[in-house]
Amino acid sequence: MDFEPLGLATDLVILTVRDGRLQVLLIRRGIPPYRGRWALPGGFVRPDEDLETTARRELAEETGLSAERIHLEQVATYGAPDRDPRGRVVSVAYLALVPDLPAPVAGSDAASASWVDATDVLDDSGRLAFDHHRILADGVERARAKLEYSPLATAFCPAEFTISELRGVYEAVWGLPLDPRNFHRKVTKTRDFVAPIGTTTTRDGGRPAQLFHRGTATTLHPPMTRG
Amino acid sequence: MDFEPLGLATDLVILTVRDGRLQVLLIRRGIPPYRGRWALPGGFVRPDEDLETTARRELAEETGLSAERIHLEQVATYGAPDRDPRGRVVSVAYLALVPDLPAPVAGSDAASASWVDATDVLDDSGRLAFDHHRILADGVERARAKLEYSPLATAFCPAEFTISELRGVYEAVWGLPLDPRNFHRKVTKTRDFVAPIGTTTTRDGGRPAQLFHRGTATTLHPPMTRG
DNA sequence: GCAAAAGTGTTCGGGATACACCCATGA
DNA sequence: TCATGGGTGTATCCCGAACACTTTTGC
Repeated sequence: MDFEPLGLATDLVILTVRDGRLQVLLIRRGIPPYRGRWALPGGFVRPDEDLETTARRELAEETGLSAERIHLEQVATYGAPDRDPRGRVVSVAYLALVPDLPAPVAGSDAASASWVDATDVLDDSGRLAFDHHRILADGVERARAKLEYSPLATAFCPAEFTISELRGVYEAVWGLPLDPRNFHRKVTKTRDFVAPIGTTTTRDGGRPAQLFHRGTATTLHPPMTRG
Repeated sequence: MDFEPLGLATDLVILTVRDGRLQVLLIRRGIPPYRGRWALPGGFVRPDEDLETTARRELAEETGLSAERIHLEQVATYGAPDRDPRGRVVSVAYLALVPDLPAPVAGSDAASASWVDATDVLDDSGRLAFDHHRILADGVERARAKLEYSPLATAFCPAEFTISELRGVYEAVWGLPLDPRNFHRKVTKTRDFVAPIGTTTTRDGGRPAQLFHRGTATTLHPPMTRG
């Protein structure tokens, strides 16, 4: 068994939708390398820790959420020999989708964390440390793609939501407007995408809207379509 | 920097279509652990070697093909602490799609390698060593999904192929029959999926069929549909 | 009443499906 | 001539896009 010196880490692309825009949680690095630069939250995998366990632990540390109910999925692994100036570090990237947090971002480890518009970061390929721009791009692309054929958009919503709130998620992630009428019909007619609760709300203004919670579907038939 | 003792490997899901069926390249392990059991080909990442470089090297060793023109993509990374009895080994899985090889499988390292029906292996979850059953399942699922929205099926074909040979790929991977007439129209009308060469062949019998090579498309609009 | 958002009805066009039918070769 | 697969035409159906219109609240 040849165990070369090697670090194993996970990095997190934590996305949310706030103010109608797709945002990503970034931290400002307090220590070298890339001190003072923005980066994705992440950390090393502990011995005997599963990769997803590491990711959930990091997620809980950064967001303050008990991460059990948060959607988390592996995106890809990055292992270019020179991607970290400290030595060989291979990083497994995870994508997390969280609802708009009522509480502010919790302490994290002294480094400052904040929500940043994902499109702004993607437009500036030099803003992030390491190869995190690429990781973010891959994570966002994954999220955009999965909205089409999975009910994942509900992961951005609180437990109870209206159809137009769900539409707001699609519009924010895809960055384009959708027809409210056709969207409403499509969502409510797709089997097990959402389930009506029976109560209504007027928090979005106008006529009271029905409240829904997630359905039981894992894939959407037929899929939602982008433009 | 905490560099715990850790092995980093790549495992390959190498798929082809032979005799109208989806087949996977397996090796019989000559050394413990799991000696004598079937497994996916794979090996450790060398220092200063990129992950994909490792995968291409392994692919070349196992198939004898200069792996440059072979489709290769990362699928997922598997890192359960107990997945390898020798110690902590994290494996990055890659999916390779190769045409039906005219040459037999090259020597590989003394272990015997052979093509096996993928569905047979998937039906017997205890046949493969380590967590390779799961890795194979994920790889095959990726291949099935990508045939829908990418021109990847051509990766299973030689440089020049007929539409019905391409259809054979879809039928083998998806495991269901497709209407030859509608398939023909769909493929030839989808922009840049395939490009006619101008010559014909009668190798499939019947009326001579036009030969095509891959088009320039990276995604299919509209996608091919399953069932 | 008026604005605003929810929700329904309807029309139109394109793609999927099913299948009839003709074409070009080998045997 | 027949068998075999290649390829085209066409009718039907469903779904997505577009949009007119009605409903139900707050102000």
